[in-house]
Amino acid sequence: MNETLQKPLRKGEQTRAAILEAALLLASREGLEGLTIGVLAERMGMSKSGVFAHFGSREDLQIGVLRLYHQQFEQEVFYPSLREPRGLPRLESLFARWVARVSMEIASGCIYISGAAEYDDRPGAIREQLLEMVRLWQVALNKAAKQAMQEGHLSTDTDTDQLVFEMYGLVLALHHDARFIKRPGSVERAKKGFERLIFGLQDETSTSSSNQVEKSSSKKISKTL
Amino acid sequence: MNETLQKPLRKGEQTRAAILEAALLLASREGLEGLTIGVLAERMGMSKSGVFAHFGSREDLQIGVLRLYHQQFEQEVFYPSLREPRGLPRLESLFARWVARVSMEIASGCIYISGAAEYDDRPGAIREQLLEMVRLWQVALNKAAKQAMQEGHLSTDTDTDQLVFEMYGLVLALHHDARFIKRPGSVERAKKGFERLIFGLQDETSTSSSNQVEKSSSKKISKTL
DNA sequence: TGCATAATAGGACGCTCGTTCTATTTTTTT
DNA sequence: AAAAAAATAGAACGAGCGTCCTATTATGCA
Repeated sequence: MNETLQKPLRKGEQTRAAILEAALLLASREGLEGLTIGVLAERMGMSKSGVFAHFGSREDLQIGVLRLYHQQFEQEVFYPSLREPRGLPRLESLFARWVARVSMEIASGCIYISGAAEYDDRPGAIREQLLEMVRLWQVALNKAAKQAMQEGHLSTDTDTDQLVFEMYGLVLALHHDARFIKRPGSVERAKKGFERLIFGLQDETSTSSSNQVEKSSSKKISKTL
Repeated sequence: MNETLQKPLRKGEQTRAAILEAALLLASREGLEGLTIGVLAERMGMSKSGVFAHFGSREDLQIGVLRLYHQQFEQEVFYPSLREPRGLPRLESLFARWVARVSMEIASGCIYISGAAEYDDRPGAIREQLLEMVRLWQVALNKAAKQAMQEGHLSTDTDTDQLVFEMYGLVLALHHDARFIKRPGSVERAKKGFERLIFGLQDETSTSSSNQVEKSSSKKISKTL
């Protein structure tokens, strides 16, 4: 059991991870600002001070939750999409996985989205952390869009900032209608909106055939809207 | 004990209205759930119990705020647009005024939007009230879209639910980028998205000329995106 | 002008919050 | 197995919350 490098794989780290997981679940339902140490302790079956000791403050706990969410988001949405060929397929994969994650109704409302509403006017470390993550995600989307442009899958004069803005809008509308209004069909509407969005940005004049984009599901839409 | 429920009185109504106005300002910044009677009283220069007495409970105060916001929204966005000719002009006016209101940066974040995030998982009277208002607004948008269809301004097979969904998405994205990320140019992006959205829904095959729609600003976009 | 009553202030309540301190148990190291 | 260190519990704190109760002040009607 004597490793070359003894890392602190102590019991504390384990419980800390378990606490963070429970906290993420709670924060997804009640919001980061609604996350409370007392409720969290009760949920964990331990004392308030026992939970508290793992984090120097409530703010550190909240930031820990934020980081955990970011990690999960990367794992479920971002990294898998990197296996898709760069260009439109990858962009479509990013959007599809994003939508899939947001539409997971059970407990996990998107913290990027609910957090944005909570901290749009509340300065501090939490806002900074959240802002950095959301920016990172938008930059990733933008980059994928630009690649789709370079690959000839999207028109060369595509405004990728505008594209990302509208993609974000579709997911926000999905989150709004599905979680708040609880209206069915929102997922389909988000997908449909994306298809129409992409369709309008493809060069009709058969541009450079640098890459075939046959598998793009957006190609087969006619004018359903 | 012999109560003679007379008509409401003067001074009280005045201060109640003033309190609600201050409360709306506060709730716009801190959220409806962040609205606190103590802070509100301090802001009003009166005692907590003095403020409290005007509302039976905090919940009633919050609902009062909600109703005041709804009233203002109607006054600034909905009613003025009814003066526009039915069809696309009216729909465009609704959207433009909506965007104008949401992009008023000073204090007044849209309570329809921030409230939707706060109460998507919190049952109760406040959620019901908010839900009713948002539904009403979406129905109004839908109705305007259907009229634009009937007037021949939009293609006859337009999916108006989809259209409203995407309009809502654009405003949500505007709210997100402008208020949370504080990125400039969001208003322009929302407008551009709407123009593109409408442009794609107009019949190219010169349909029934039941009404001229020359003034529609959406007509003059080419393919800027 | 008086007088009933509405409007407001002030204080106290029970509660929950984050946080701190100290004691005790559990884990890890020697 | 003993010693050292880490993890947890338990109680207490001060502050802020919504709410209630009781006085006191201001208002509007006779």
